[in-house]
Amino acid sequence: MIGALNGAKQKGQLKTEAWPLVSLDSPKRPEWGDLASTVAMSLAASEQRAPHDIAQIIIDNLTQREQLFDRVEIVRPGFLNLTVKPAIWQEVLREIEAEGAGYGRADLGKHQRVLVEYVSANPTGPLHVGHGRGAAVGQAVANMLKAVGYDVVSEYYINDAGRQMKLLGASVYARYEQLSNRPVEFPAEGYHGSYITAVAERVKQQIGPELAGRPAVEVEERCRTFANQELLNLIREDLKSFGIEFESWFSEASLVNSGAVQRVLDELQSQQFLFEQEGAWWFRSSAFGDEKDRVVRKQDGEYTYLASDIAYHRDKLQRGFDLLIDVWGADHHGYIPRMQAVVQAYGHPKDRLQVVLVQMVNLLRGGKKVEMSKRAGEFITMREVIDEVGADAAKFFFLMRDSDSHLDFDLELAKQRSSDNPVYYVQYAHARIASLWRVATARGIACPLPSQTNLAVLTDQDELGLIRKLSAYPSVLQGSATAYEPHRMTYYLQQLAGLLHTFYNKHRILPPAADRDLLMAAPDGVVSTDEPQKEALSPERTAARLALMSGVQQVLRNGLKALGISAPEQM
RNA sequence: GCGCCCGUAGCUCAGUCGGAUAGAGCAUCAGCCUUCUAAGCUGAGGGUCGUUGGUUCGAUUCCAACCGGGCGCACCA
Repeated sequence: MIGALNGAKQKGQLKTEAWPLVSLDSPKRPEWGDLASTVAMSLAASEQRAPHDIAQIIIDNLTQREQLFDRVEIVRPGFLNLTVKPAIWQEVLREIEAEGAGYGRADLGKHQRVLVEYVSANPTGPLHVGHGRGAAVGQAVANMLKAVGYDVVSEYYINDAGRQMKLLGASVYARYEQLSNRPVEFPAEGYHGSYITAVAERVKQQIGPELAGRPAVEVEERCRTFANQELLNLIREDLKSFGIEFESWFSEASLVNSGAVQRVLDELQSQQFLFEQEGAWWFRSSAFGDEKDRVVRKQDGEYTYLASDIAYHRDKLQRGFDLLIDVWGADHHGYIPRMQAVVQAYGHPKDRLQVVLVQMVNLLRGGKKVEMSKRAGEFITMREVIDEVGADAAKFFFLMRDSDSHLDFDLELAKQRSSDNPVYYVQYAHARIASLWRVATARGIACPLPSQTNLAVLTDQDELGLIRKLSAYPSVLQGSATAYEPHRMTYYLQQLAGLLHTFYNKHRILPPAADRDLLMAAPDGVVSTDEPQKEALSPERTAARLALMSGVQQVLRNGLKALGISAPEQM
């Protein structure tokens, strides 16, 4: 297309200096061909000619027109509709075969280093549903960025310093003393969940004897570190059963204890980014577009959360990442300007930090809302959801919507084994194809590789439609990855699965086993005529369709894998 | 009050860089299993893209105002 434009320009037929974005979309209606472009209309203004004329000029300058296209036409205002030759589409299957699990991969990232930080919950309790969504989104974004050529590290930031941990320690301590019939006052904003008592019981069992007679301060301290370890392990196990592994775990306490936080503040101060006022130290974030300055060290000498966050992001930048992606709960969106201010204070453009916001999950059961009260410690944990619906279903549901919009998650629906359930719908498409291989093997039908198959027989609109969809996979992956929007992929997979199911229902892939069975079932020699009417299926066509199926299966597998979801062989 | 996000079919939502007759799933209704997995398929009805202006050959998409909803505006995390 560009070639055609340049050709026309050289001949003086077009005069515009800079081309507008030359886009080729896949049109909405089949009669508009396989590819459509609106360049002619975009050029109309600068060329001061009718779009139709410009389109004609482009067509005249198309190279290889005969080899590539069956039909080239101009429609109404100036749409350019192209119908690609089947042979070009058939090549897509060979490409998928050749690239296999790598089909769709790209080198957009050029090995830029990206740190994706997600979940990062306080180790003060089990992960809840919202963390689950963040986990699914973070993992999918990380995976997809890897697939398009970024060097990605995924990291969990452990908020194991500060007030919340103190409260945790105090809560466990209070329960521990209660267990020993030495009631102490429960901290005002302590954690009430039953898991706290469970931890206190383990404290008693495991280190109770050595705590006996020790001063209260020390016991509380031990309770805190014990609980920290316990809950962190719990979180790790929950994530593991959700199929999520982090390459790196980063402790906030390590920053505080090593003095890194103070060093970073000193450094900022020497660069005039910090100032003292009313006994507190402030970060001059308003100099970088934040609406006001922010406290980093309180009057009482304690650091704020922001202080360690500055140190943490400073550390990330020093580790040499070109891009930092933070996955946050959407209620933290007000934090974005100040963190981007931090990045700028360190001399980087603010978009070096990208924040992916994850909105609330609304849990439903059979259409009715599941009430949760975090205050009373009654919330549905991520583990409960995984145990009930399975990791695959949970992930798929978490990824079905734009992460920045609220999500209704119906537990009953996620468990359903029917086409109403999008997870099974997609996985079933993959399993159905797997089943074809099993049947083919059992019947001794050869399944040659696409490269050894005559694909030219794939000319049916349903066949070509599937291939067209397959050919869109790379751009879906790339778009989904670079926009940090995994829901585009789940949407695509549902569409592809839909096409597959329709195809499967409408067409045969393997020849009917019935030939033999029917003869046996018809002792009077009358062969049923039902079967062959549907579609004549030559061995050649069977082979070609199997090749097509193999492509569909590969793409389904690649897409599911990118989302961290399994592609079952059997369901 | 200020800032960010959102408003698309009865419900939940897609809709990329402004393109043609705005899509999917659910729900509703009517059908399809002697066949490679019915965990599936086919068909029908359903719309003032919140409202009003603006930019444009063309706006669900961009801009402004307004209406309605969510969230955030700590020396909390």
